[in-house]
Amino acid sequence: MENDNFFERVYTIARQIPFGRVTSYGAIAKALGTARSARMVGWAMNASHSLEDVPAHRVVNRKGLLTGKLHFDGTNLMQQLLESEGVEVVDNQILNFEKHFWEPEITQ
DNA sequence: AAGGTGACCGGCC
DNA sequence: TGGCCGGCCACCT
Repeated sequence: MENDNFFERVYTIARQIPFGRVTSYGAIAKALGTARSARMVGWAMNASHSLEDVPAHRVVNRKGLLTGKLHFDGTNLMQQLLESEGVEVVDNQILNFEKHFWEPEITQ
């Protein structure tokens, strides 16, 4: 369960997400150079549970839906965090997703 | 070693 | 955006 390079890379991107911003798994995958494996990003986030520096609550799917909310705490914690950052969330969906969307930088 | 899984994405209706 | 299907890649048992 040590940090693998692949996971660490995803975490690095997630940590780069600014306050009050959100991004999608696909965007992170693309930043990693593997846009096709957006699933892997979600998998990496799953392992991020052990970490604290990974704001997984800022990572949502392409539709702006808090799909991972169920994985967070089993509650609306994810939504609470986003709203706390100024992101409007209703029914597990981010309002003005495009406005809050932030594209991760390419980390080679 | 092989199969199953998954917090997805894109295309189509 | 909504729902369904196929593809994709790494991790787990």
